Amino acid sequence: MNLMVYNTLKRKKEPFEPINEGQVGIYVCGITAYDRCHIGHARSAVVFDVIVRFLRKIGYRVTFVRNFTDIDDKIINRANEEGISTKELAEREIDHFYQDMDALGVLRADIEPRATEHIADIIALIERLIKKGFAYESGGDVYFSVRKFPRYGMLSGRNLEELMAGARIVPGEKKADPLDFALWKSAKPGEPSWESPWGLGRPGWHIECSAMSMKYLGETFDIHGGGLDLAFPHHENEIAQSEAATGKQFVRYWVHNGFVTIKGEKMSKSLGNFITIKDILSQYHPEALRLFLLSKHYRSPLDYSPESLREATSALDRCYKAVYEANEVASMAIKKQRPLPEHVKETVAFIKTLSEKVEMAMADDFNTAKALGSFFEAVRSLNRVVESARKKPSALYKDVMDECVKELFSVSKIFGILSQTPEEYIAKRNMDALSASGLSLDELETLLSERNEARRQKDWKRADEIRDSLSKKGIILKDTPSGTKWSADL
RNA sequence: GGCGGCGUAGCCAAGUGGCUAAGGCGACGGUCUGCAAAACCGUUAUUCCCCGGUUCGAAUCCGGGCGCCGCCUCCA
Repeated sequence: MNLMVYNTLKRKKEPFEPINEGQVGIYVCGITAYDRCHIGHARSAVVFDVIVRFLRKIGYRVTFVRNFTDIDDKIINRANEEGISTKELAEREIDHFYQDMDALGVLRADIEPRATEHIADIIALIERLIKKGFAYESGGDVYFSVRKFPRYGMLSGRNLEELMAGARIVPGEKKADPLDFALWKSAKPGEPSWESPWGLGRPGWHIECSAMSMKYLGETFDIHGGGLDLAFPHHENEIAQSEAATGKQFVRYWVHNGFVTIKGEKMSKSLGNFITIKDILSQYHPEALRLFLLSKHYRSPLDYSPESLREATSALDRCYKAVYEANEVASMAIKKQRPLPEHVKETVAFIKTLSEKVEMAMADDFNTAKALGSFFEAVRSLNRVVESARKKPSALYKDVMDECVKELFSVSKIFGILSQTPEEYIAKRNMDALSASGLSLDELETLLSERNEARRQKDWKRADEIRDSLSKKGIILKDTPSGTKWSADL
């Protein structure tokens, strides 16, 4: 398979060739643990989750590293506001992160290093930079000399003159040059700090990612990911620090996901226009959120609206219902071995090409939107087969259904959807609807039997009255040959 | 101001030189049904922001407009 990956460094798609055949090392910048995660964090997490799932699916042995920044200005400020320690705050927010990610079905990374547990590695890297003349100590701080690294700006497409124009000299900083950035910050009174050759202090934000990524993946590794907003200055600084220290290329492929916007504007903490993952999940199924996040190419902006989540929910419902119906057909006790019609055989053959199509789409710079298109085509095809099976039953449908469902599940694992059985999914949706309706199961069943009695007597007025009143409460009735079924207003 | 991206149906969204412009949501008509619902079938972009150009051929390449967004400061 020819995997093509858009590399921010080259500004184009290029063939993916890992350093070691069959193996991929990938590092993704995780969160700064000081607050609840919002949909933007969910996008980054889900995008790289799917990338990792896909790489594994096509046979790569992947080492996935995602860090936690657990010491930083924002953490210190927030901890002070709340009157708790930075450690307590970080622990709490990391717990929240795991709650959100577990709910979203985002797999754990293989290694999840924290900055505060890698102080020695960070100090060693800074010392290496000082020794090579790329960094200098100044009043307890250590800074990186940007001008000593001529390739600075290679990732973000900037040059030093442009950067100088925008650079500000902040009073109180001890930099020799406004372009320089901090590797180590001396401790202010009351701040958490660690011993270092330059006195008590703490690491700057950028250096931790260089130290931790190289520790676990080597001095040159395959993929480094993160949100597009990290490209400058964070990733630019990582390149400078790492390559200055090692003299080697740091990362081969830089992969950046686009933002989640809301009413066309970037969702961010600073604008205050964010919606937390927790809030979304209190209203929508986690897989609906995944579907929404994967509905557009990962590099493009993605606009959030409640409507978009409702659409994703409808689409997800359709997938689960299709599998549910297929399972039901497969479990029907049919003796007759009526041969399957030609068009059914063709449709089944079509469904079986799904994996291949999805893998092709994903191999083209992880085109989840295209891949999902194929997935939905297969869902419709499956429904078509179910329709045929219901019209002219045959025992031969059982194996066919099982094969089709297996194909769908195999692909849905890449997206991280359909992780529940359709029975679980539908039961949960129904129970949610029931509790929202304010009725007990007994009350509902009483109404249903009353309606069935009315229908038996062809009292359509009464029957429709009951159906309408339930519909207003979010419960939909379906009169099927095997009796009346109720379900959530899916 | 510098750098980068985007503009495809009612909405969301693939497609970057040539098969009928994927797919989702919605809407409408049909099959089914007592009527519905679900599902299926059909319809919903002769055309891809506008104007020029290149080409046998362009949504796709080039030039020029218009509009929107992001980065340049912490941000996934």
